[in-house]
Amino acid sequence: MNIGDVSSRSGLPAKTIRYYEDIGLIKPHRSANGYRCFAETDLHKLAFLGRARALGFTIEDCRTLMALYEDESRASADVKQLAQEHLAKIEEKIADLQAMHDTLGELVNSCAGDSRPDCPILKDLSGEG
Amino acid sequence: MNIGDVSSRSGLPAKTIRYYEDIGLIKPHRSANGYRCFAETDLHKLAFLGRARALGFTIEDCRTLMALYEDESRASADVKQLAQEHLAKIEEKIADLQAMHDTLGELVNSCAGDSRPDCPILKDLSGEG
DNA sequence: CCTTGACCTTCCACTGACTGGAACCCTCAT
DNA sequence: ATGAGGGTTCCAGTCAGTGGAAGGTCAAGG
Repeated sequence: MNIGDVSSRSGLPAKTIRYYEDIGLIKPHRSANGYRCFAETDLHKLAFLGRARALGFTIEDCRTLMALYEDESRASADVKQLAQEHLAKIEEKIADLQAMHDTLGELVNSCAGDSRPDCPILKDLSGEG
Repeated sequence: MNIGDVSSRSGLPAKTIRYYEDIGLIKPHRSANGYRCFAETDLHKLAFLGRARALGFTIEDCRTLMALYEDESRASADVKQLAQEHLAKIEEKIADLQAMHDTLGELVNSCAGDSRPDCPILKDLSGEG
């Protein structure tokens, strides 16, 4: 398979696939003309990477997850720990965003949003209040 | 005031303050020795920027917000619109993270996390299931 | 007078995870 | 032969800073 085929079958942009090769996540063979030549296992890895990235794992996490996936003697505890740590980071981010959302939501609600200059949002940002 | 003073009074790292000057958000004067020389208005602007950034506004949004703040004839509707658009982006991010959280949470719960290799997390990522 | 330490300066490189674009090569159909 | 539609490499840019090197400035202490 050429890169266009794996791109459409994995859903990942060709640029991203080249980048993943660059950082050593996949190692496709090369045809005589220099084109990347992907096997089914490469496609499988790319799909794995796509799903892991969609769950928000970092590239380095993905590298670890792939290594665990390929290690038949892994302990599921190692996978679970990685996932739990990632889950905790997601929770932290949600909490941060939720705090922003609550504060900003209140400010937006208290702003008339008309043609006059008085604005509680700017008032808050400027430190008055 | 020197940069160290505004840094401790605004809570922003000196590096960040220099960066904000670099991109034109503030324009402190210089002393004879070449040191930046900050007025109270600069400190005020930096505090404004710090609060806007803490609410997740981008640097470009901050630039716009500062311009609106300094424009006595602004319409609060313009401020409100910017804030609402930002609020919508925050909501989108929260929804994305929440979806990740739910999926990953289920996977984590279904994983034994022991010394055996069987792992529903990896199974899901690999596309089996 | 010299030195030490805490400041300050500029400039360059790096972060994460790609993305855009230029310049060029390969293959097949017309 | 030419054009379209693949592919290749390499460089630069994104966002909002952060880290560090190399060096200038200033006040206090020996």
